[in-house]
Amino acid sequence: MHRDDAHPEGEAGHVTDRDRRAQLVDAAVDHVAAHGIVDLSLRRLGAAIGVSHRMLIHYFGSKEQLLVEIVRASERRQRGLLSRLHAEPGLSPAGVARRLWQQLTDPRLAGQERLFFEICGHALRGRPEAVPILEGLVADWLEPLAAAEVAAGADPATAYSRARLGLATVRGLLLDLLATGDRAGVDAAMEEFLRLYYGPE
Amino acid sequence: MHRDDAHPEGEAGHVTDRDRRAQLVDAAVDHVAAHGIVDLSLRRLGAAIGVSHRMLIHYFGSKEQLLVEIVRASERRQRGLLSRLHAEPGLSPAGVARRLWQQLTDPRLAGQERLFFEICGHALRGRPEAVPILEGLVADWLEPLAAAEVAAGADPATAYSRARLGLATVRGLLLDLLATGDRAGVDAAMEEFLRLYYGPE
DNA sequence: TGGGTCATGTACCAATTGGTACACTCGCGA
DNA sequence: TCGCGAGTGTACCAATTGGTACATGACCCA
Repeated sequence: MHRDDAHPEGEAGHVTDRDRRAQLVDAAVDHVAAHGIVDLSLRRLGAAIGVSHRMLIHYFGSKEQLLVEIVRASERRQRGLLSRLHAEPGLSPAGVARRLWQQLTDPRLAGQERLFFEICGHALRGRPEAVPILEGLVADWLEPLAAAEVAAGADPATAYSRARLGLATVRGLLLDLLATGDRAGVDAAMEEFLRLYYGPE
Repeated sequence: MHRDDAHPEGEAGHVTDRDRRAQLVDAAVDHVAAHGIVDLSLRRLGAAIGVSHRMLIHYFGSKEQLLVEIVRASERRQRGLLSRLHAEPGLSPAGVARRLWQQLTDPRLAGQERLFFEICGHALRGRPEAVPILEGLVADWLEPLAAAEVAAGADPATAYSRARLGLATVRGLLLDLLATGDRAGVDAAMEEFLRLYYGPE
């Protein structure tokens, strides 16, 4: 009831709603990445992160709102991966792709990747808390990837198609990896893709 | 209530029971493909397909068992797609890929494809009813695809990697299509892939 | 005709869910 | 010192869940 984010003196040591909310949602994303979002209950989540379900309702208003925040935060984490990619200039497109693949397949991110596919499933079903990610699911990644293609001399007309293809392939192989755990096999397929995509070294 | 298609004078009563199960599970898959499997409840499912939740328990023992049957039936439908692919011999690998893509992106299958990703999400989370599909998720498709690669003269050493890559790309683009609905954009990316994969015509 | 099996519906149960009401504590300004 | 408002826990609520007990009714075999 008091989710007024308009707190001008928020940084004056006032550890208030916003900080607590952010902290809670962060813990919630961790928990959800580890245990799934499908059968999440406020009580179990609360018990796991050390608050009562009463407080979750208090801070987020409803489970629905909390889910929205969780999805947003998870999306923000994904985007963090993307921006870290930008932080390394002068990388060839192949280098960018390899780096993306490396980062995405880091076993420590497995939970988050699983959560990604889980949320996709919900969004595809029209669940209101997950639907917003559909907007940026492809578009947000297409921009930088296509830009990299163009910068590397790709035909502008096909840059978007190539970017889209690369993104889809990475995600498809990621799903394969999560499902089979066959790291070597999936890596080999990725190498095959890079060979086709950028030509043999 | 109404044992419409089952003829009592045929065989013994057991057949009726099996038929009824198959009929129920078929209707259940339809419903689940249309409305999602996440928040499925026996009561709602029963109301949708015209039986009481009591009967679902009676025929399947538990919700868990019913889910197992639903997942199996859904898997069987997917496999039907695969076998229809086999039914057309003499197709070039590019032709097979195109055909696969055509079939998968048929709008009438959208619900089933969504269900596929939904079940994947559950399986990735270790849900017991969905986990079994992880076995065949990649392997079952790899065999015929790799065989087609070899038959078309591909290097046997890379045939599996190429098959794996093709499968992943198709699935990634399918996810893209379901998420964005941008048929033209996704088709263009697919064409780009085919060009890379099989070379320009 | 009568007994018995089986399919089905009704009513119910305990557990869990999201959400609310109220009481309590604690820090801060007057 | 008081009081007041924010943060928190406890107890509770109605709704929904999967699952069960029992009655009913249709059908088959003798």
